[in-house]
Amino acid sequence: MSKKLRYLEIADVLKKKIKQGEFPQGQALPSQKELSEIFNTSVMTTRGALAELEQEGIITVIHGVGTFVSSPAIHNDTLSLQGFQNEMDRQKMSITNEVIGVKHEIEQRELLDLFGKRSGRFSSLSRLRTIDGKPVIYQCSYVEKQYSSVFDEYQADQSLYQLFSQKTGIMVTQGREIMIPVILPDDIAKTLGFDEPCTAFLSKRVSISLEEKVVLYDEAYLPGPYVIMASRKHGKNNSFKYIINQTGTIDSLDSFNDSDLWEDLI
Amino acid sequence: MSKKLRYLEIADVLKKKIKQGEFPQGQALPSQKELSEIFNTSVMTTRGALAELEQEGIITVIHGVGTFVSSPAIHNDTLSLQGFQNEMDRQKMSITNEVIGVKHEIEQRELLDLFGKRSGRFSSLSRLRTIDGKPVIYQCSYVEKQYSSVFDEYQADQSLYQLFSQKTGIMVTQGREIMIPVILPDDIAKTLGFDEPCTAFLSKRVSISLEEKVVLYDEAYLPGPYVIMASRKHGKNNSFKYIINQTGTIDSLDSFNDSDLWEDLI
DNA sequence: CAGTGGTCTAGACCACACC
DNA sequence: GTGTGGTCTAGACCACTGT
Repeated sequence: MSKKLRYLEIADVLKKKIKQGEFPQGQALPSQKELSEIFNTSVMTTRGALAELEQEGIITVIHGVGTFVSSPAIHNDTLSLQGFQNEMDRQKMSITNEVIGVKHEIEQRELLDLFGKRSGRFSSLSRLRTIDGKPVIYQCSYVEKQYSSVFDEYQADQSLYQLFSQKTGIMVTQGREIMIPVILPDDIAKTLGFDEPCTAFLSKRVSISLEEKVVLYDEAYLPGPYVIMASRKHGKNNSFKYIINQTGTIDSLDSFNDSDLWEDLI
Repeated sequence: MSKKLRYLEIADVLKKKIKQGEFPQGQALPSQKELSEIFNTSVMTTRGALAELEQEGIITVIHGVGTFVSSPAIHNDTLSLQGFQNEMDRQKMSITNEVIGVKHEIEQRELLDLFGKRSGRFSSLSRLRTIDGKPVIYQCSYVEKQYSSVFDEYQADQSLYQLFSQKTGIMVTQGREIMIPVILPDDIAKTLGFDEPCTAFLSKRVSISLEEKVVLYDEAYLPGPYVIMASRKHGKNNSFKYIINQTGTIDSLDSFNDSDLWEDLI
């Protein structure tokens, strides 16, 4: 682990300390000056180490205030209520989050593979997201049995990521997702109130902890008329998200011109 | 423009010089030491300026070699042959790129809006991408009339981005894209050889130059069974791309585990 | 080898947030 | 104000690339 580069060494040490819970989530780290004294190095080098951790989403540095262990990485959730909520506020729509059901003791081979386990059972939480009263998104989340209490305690309109992180102390720092264009399955279409066949994104996502373990799996159906994906690349900056398509027509390309939509993602 | 921050000032100056063509594409900039003398500043500050430009994709810095004005930002093209080709190599598939047709003197209101023009005409280039002999992706690109020669000179299996950049000297540094799940339209389906209705991504993308002008517009249909989108978020790193789904079944989640798929994106 | 970029020092000073 | 992070210096030295 200990490279020859001082700032990476320091970053590794800090990362380990955070993993081991020496600095709880939301807690301030020692100041850059103090850290420099502790590690017997210069401020510039300490800053290099902190920059590494910030890049990985482990800490958040705020000018004039301090350096903090990151709160649950909601920004890793492309489908986050957070993101949607902000979008909604901007567009003056209201979003709600309704629990359909919780299942326990699920046995499924594919889940075992995804979570990298050889045996075990899972719990699921099905939710419906409504926009201006209309059900729009169906989402089902899975965790290992040992964390099932999180689903039991889950309340509508909460951030599942945040709750999971609070209850388990696990920091989610990575997410991977695949998106597939599909026709809404009959049962989902019925739940969402679609009478006719409807295209949708099927999103499958795994969330990965600081320890590199898969801790959460989500599947979501996002009907095409109401949700589109938008991405932006600017040099090495690279972002994408789901956005609500108010008009419901695929020809609305407003998102290209409405730079406001992107502000919070750069 | 000139902030109080030295490194941003320097970055602005360098950016302007590159815009004005003082350093042609692919050309080496003066060394960090030389730049530090020119701007009468320290190496650390010069490096700060260069880091800014690198972040924006304007320059490429190579350890032990030098600092270069970036070649056409192919990496901005999510659908780039480049990317696909690498993928293909890895999966031992062959991809080809066939020109269907070129149109000139196109008049279309939506294009005017996209390019931010009040009047003007456009040219289009339709292409088909085949994988292992099977047509898979339909793509149509548009440029303003003044650049129509690029389409005329375009040869199969070339990178359109690269050619455009070479011919016009315009550097593409930004791209925005929206993706919509659709049913393949009849004519496209016929072209691609699909008999039954088929879900697909409809991708609409604008490419933006260093001068913040829209210079290229692309529409592509990517049938669901063969192409899926995959994204990865790791802290502030954020990437996504289209990948070929060999199996053609939506239940193949191999991409989650196959970290190789992501190597070139981090 | 020479020339490039990358790291690091030991400070100084500036900008920002909070009391 | 005090305390935080952010920038900057004027070098030294290390690591990498190509001849």
